[in-house]
Amino acid sequence: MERELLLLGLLQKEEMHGYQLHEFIDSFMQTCVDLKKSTAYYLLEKMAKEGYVTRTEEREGNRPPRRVYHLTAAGEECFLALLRQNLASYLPATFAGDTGLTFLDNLPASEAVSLLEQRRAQLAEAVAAIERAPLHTGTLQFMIEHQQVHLQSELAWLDSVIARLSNEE
Amino acid sequence: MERELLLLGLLQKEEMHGYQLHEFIDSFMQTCVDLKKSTAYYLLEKMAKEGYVTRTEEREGNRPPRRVYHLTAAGEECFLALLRQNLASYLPATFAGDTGLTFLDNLPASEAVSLLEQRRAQLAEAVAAIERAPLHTGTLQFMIEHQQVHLQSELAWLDSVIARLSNEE
DNA sequence: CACTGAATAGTCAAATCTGACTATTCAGAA
DNA sequence: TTCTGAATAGTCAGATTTGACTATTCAGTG
Repeated sequence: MERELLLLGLLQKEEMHGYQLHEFIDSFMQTCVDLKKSTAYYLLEKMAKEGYVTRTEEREGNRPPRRVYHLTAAGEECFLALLRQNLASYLPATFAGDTGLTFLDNLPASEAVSLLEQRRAQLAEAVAAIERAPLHTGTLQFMIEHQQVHLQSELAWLDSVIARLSNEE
Repeated sequence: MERELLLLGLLQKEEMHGYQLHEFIDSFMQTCVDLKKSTAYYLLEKMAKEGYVTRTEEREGNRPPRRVYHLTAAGEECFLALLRQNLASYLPATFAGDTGLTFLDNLPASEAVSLLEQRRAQLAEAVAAIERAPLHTGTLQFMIEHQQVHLQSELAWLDSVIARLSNEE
């Protein structure tokens, strides 16, 4: 549901064509949501069928025609309903990385530690990247702040795991 | 990839039939991974085709026949490769709940706060549930501990968001 | 005994998602 | 001017995931 919410929300601010939506998501929200281009088109198509958005063909100069998506009244209503539903519920996140930890004892502790140190390096890079993120105005800031809090908590925890495994050796 | 890793890892400890796998995941790992029954069967089938597991039909007494899945040597190898890959990489989590926060300003602050308080209640329940989780032995403990750390960090952050929104009113 | 509900064990069509691919326009380099 | 690479704008077949559905066995109840 939250991908639809995202698309509707962006269209609600201003009408956009597919590429614009995709660019926005990729450049401002890449750390927080994962929405592929083809998925975006698929969802826009679906929501067009459901009457939440309409498409108009436009061409500017000689460029290939663009399909500009507009929110309809029904889409606006749907947006608000999804928004309320999203805000009111806690959707647990799952962590792909936890599966590996479950089978840690199938490797020698020293190897496990060195693998987890590679993981740590990537996580540290993600922390650094989010710290570098320009201060965004408005509510986008919440998302970034959440990501910061989360990544820092992840890093501290991973460090404690590595420390314990190192002691066991 | 991590769903395959999980299934291979469980089979590596002991051969199992589909239902057993599903039960184990549902009862011990429900907070950390999300693997539906039908997905598990699909993946087992696929891995059978790839030669990582074999199926044998068994029947005990008069019960309907069971398909017991065994890990092959190739499966063992694949398991270790996936395990190393999983441990060595940080896979970022995405938070569906962040999308709603991005569009917070489309609702009156007071409504937003009351919706987020519902979210908070669910999150608090998740925290309580994970605290109640029996101490697991071995490496399953890491997953549970991670979930605890994560949920507590989530709760603290959500509280700070709610507090700030309440002050704005 | 006949019936019911829970545990057991899956199947399948439909919904969803993705990677790989195709095209056009344009600015600048050769 | 021709070529190249980046930006623009999508399409589509195939992979993945899921919800809803089907069956059998068994323990206990009336």
